[in-house]
Amino acid sequence: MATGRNHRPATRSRGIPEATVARLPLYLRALTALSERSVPTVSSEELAAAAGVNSAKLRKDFSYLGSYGTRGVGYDVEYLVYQISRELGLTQDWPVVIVGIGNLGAALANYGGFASRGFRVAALIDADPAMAGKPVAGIAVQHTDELERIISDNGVSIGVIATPAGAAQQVCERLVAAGVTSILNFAPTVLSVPDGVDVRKVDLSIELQILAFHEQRKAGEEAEASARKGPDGDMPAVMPA
Amino acid sequence: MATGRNHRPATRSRGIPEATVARLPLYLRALTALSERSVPTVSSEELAAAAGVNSAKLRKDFSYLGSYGTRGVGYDVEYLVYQISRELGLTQDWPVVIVGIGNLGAALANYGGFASRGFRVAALIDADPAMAGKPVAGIAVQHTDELERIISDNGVSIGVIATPAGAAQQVCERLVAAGVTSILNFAPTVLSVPDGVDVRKVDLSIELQILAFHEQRKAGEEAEASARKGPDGDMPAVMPA
DNA sequence: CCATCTTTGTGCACGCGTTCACAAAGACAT
DNA sequence: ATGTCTTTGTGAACGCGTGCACAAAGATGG
Ligand SMILES: NC(=O)c1ccc[n+]([C@@H]2O[C@H](COP(=O)([O-])OP(=O)(O)OC[C@H]3O[C@@H](n4cnc5c(N)ncnc54)[C@H](O)[C@@H]3O)[C@@H](O)[C@H]2O)c1
Ligand SMILES: NC(=O)c1ccc[n+]([C@@H]2O[C@H](COP(=O)([O-])OP(=O)(O)OC[C@H]3O[C@@H](n4cnc5c(N)ncnc54)[C@H](O)[C@@H]3O)[C@@H](O)[C@H]2O)c1
Repeated sequence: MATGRNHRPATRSRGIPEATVARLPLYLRALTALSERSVPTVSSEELAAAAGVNSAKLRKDFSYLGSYGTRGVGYDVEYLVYQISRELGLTQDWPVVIVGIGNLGAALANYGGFASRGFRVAALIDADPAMAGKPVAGIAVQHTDELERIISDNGVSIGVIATPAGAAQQVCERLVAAGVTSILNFAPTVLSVPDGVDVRKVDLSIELQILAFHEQRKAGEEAEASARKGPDGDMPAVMPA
Repeated sequence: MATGRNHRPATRSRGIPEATVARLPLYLRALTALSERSVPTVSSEELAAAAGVNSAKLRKDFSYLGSYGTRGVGYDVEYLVYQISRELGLTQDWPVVIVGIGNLGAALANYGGFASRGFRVAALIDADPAMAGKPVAGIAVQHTDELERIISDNGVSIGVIATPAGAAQQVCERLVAAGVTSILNFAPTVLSVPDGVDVRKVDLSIELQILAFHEQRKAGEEAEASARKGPDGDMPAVMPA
């Protein structure tokens, strides 16, 4: 059993830096919006503003894909949408299974943003026998017993875990054993996976704690600025026995 | 109106690198689990394995907080839990509002992981008049008209946006104007906020697209390995007119 | 055809984050 | 007290990501 590697293979895939890959979906979203407004071309400056990034960074990102711009004009919106989609693998269909159809899993199943980008919910899976057969978002929930068959029959390579934390590792192992090689984990646990399997995590609690850290810092600075006297420094609190 | 800065102030807050701050919640979770099992001390090696990170990185992270370990023994679990909690600002209560009580917003409201770490759902807010007064997760949903009063009355500084993308920027502006300085955004949009406001985003669609990229790459490598003949190289596809 | 103007593509420098490797610190046994 | 053994804390090297700044490319107008 490999030790739980975080995510990010750190290997530069096909010469495209991981940081760039993470921004491509952002560019794609901005470009899709432009496309819907029938804007023919866009400059790196405009697109960068729409995506909320530095324009030099955006140009460098695109340079990894190839020279798709025209100097003095900008980028052809439609063409760029196609190129990024192709690079991200969105020109093909990705069947996805969601495991754990509770509050969150049901919300994910109902989420329209899935289908819009080539992702298709192939099955909803839950361990609760009472859930089996019940339709969620128009799809009948299937029991965990069927997991391996579902993965195999549908050629699923991407799985979403929305079970309680305690069940996540076990579910993960079954998914991987059945052939899944990419996992999006919503459960607050570190998943151990063999090499070759990618795991990305979404953790609400972590995000909030990061915000709280900065929030506290802001409050501290404010207090320091208003009451500019007797800063007691960094003395650590009492050390327990 | 400031241009939509992504997130991460890039400024090193109180000497603690942003990358370290992002890992502290991970360590805290692992430590809490150890604490519940009444484990008194833990070595950097063990804790690093539990958190899924390199042990040298973990030690360096902790060194930013101070010298809380004992050489030859390890770290006192309880003490470390306290120190990290304090550093993250989790020793105080953070009232949070959730705006947009649809599929996702309701799931978030029902999520137990909120309260467990000092975050308290102070109010649920939705624009739909039909939702007003309805209880979700034991809390009555309030109408958007009340937003400013709710923020002010409860001293809320952290807001969660779970509205459709089209409404997110407007909701964001109202939150900020009312005094919110940290925002967790689930809507797939780039939010523009003034300096001093932190935004973090959770985007399911982006995570899936990143997974799809690597998945495609794996499939490509596999095909290349099996059929080792006539690699047509990196010739770009047909250029549209 | 030439001049001008816009915008791309990228060389380069810098800073942050990661990891190795090891000296110093302390526990523990004798 | 002394020696051994474990584990921390950190100096140093390295690699990745970011952003500046500019030359080259091409459009556009005369
Ligand atoms: N609800 C949220 O907003 C939210 C936010 C962040 C993280 N999370 C995390 O997401 C996960 C799900 O949250 P939730 O609120 O939907 O919980 P939930 O209890 O509502 O749903 C969990 C579902 O998983 C099913 N399940 C349990 N064990 C299973 C197994 N072995 N195989 C398949 N299915 C199994 C249960 O039957 C249940 O339907 C939890 O780990 C939670 O911490 C939730
Ligand atoms: N459901 C998911 O799993 C999921 C996943 C990722 C991202 N998202 C994003 O999260 C957001 C919410 O998703 P959802 O599935 O819950 O959508 P939803 O349509 O079920 O819920 C949206 C809610 O927001 C309310 N609303 C609309 N405008 C508002 C305003 N101006 N002020 C306050 N409330 C307002 C609506 O009344 C509705 O109750 C969307 O932006 C979606 O793209 C959802």
